[in-house]
Amino acid sequence: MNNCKVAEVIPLKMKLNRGFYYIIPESLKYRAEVGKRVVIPFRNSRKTGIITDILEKSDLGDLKEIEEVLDPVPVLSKNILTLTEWMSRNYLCPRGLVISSIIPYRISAKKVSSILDNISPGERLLNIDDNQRRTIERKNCHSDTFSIKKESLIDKINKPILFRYHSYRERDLYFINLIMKTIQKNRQVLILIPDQFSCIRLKEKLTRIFGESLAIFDRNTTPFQKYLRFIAVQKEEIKVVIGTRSNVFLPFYNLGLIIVEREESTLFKEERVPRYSAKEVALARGLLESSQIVFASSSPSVESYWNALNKEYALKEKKNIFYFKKIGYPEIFLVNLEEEKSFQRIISFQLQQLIIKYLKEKRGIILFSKRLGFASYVTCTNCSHIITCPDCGFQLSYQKEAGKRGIQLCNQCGKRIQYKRICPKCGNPSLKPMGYGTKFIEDLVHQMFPLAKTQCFDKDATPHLRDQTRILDKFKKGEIDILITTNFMYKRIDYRQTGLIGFILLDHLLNIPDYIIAEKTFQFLNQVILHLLEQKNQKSLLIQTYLPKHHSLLSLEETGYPLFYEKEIALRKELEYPPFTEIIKIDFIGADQGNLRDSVDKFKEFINKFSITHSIGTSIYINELYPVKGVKNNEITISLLIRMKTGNKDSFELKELLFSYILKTKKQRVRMIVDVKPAKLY
DNA sequence: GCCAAGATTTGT
DNA sequence: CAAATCTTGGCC
Repeated sequence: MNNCKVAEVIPLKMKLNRGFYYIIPESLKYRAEVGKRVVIPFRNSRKTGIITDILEKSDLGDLKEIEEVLDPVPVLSKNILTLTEWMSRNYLCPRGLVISSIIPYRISAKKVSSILDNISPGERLLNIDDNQRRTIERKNCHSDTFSIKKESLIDKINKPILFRYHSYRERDLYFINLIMKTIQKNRQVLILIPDQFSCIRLKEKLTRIFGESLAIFDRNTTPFQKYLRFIAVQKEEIKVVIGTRSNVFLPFYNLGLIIVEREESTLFKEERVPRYSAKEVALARGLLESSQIVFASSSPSVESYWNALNKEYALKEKKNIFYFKKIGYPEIFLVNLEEEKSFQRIISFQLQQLIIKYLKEKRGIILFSKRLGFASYVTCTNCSHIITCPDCGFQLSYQKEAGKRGIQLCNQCGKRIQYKRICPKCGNPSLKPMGYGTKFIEDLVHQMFPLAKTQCFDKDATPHLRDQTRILDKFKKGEIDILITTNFMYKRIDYRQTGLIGFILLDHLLNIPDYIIAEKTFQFLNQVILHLLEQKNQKSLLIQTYLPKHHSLLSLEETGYPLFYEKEIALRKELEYPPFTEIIKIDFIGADQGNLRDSVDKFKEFINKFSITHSIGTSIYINELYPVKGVKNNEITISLLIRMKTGNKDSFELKELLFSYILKTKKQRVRMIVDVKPAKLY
């Protein structure tokens, strides 16, 4: 008994941030390995845990024994286990939960063994023999070198690259070149993309070049396939992987290159626990695996560009002013609706003229209208009263998220109130959100151009994927002249036939009271332009707005990104937003208002105490958002935004303290949701 | 996260 | 004063 080794095991699916020690019994001596799941006695019951470390012996007496080893091969490599440690600290999430969430595809242990049994010996898919794997493990560094590695970032070759491209052609050439080089060095490649619809042509191109050694993880991949590929990645049979954020945890043992394509996308942020950013995790993983990291985008996030200008990343970009002329930049029209006001036009004269022009040329026209369930104002159909903000008198807009009740939002001061149908003026239940939805626009366009074939394309009009594909196909073939759609469908459209893209009104987007919105709007428009660039003919982009001076719109001209960046970064600095501060959002949720208030105040006090003892009151800001009523059980959410100056030692210390506060604070009636660097604030 | 033991509130 | 509810700490 005394010469038995001891394993550190973290129980899964528990809010625990540390491991517990168990004796590895003689019978499991060879099968117990770091990264495998085991069954352990925990309290009075049995739990599944994962081995995170194996020690020769332990000072602790009276240890229990591991009962069973579940996995034939480790499900998490040592590097990934190290990664979970970093994630836990960075995202203030207990390590037990981090690990549970990234165990691949929730493969149950039973399933694994049944797969094992069913695979013919000839395939030998799972039988990496132990020696083979040990050499692989040895090649990789261990956790203690993590901090040292970070230092070597200064080393130029390993510096992450920020690649800003101006056309898909330029992007593809660069990617393929990099991938080839990496494969020649006999190392693996991971390409992270924001979503399923993105990069269809990139996928096609890479499939043609890399064939069998390329794996695309998408919606069509079955769990069984995923598991086989998981093993194939482990065995280095698969050289190149394309997939969305969760693939950053695949068991590469020889990862030479990580590309994060469209790095600005907020889809890299996981919205469930642990609320990680695959972009940041990719960076950390790259350091652990000594891989080259490439962040690629046509309009990078302000944060990444700032990092590049501050030499954290190596910047690779073409000076684009002349470049665009060569590839045929679209004409851009900004229509100031203020000047159109007296005509009460929804479709401006200029837009009308352009539609006529492109109809004549038989080129496709796309009109973008407001997002579903999102109206510019709320009015009473009985007495025409328009709802305004009780705090500042500004007209309230209407917003609705799927499954939630509608809210009214003040675009001026950010106040939010629940949407009700009763009019406060006349008392009738006649309040209605108003604005211009796709259907409304379609009717209007039809009246103006009765001979043109028009079609609505959004989730409301065509809920079924099959119909959507049919419509897109018709548009591609030129059987539809004018497609009326929402901002959020743009990724799926084939723009090769398109001559004109018009935005009915962009202001609802620009008016969302979130610091990130200017960046998002600019990136969205830039993406649309990039799609238009795919074809050679002349094309136009028209935007109707009351805010023609907004820097997101002005920067669309050929000076492009650098101009936008310059204006935006100045604003961020002035208002103390990222990258100058790091935001941590904490939601307090509870039904009992007094209890909730108590928790929030205690928490605030905790932060204030820290600020005073460290006399850094000026570098921490706490904003309390207006309480929001939830859908179920009358629960109320109070959100706190904590902004900490970046690069400050105290900020780091505060984060550690916050973590321990969150771990030990448990109030029966109040839940806390912690989101480090949230994708959106409201 | 979960459970049990101790602390506190609630009910008749 | 017991029962019901909440809080706290430890889990190997």
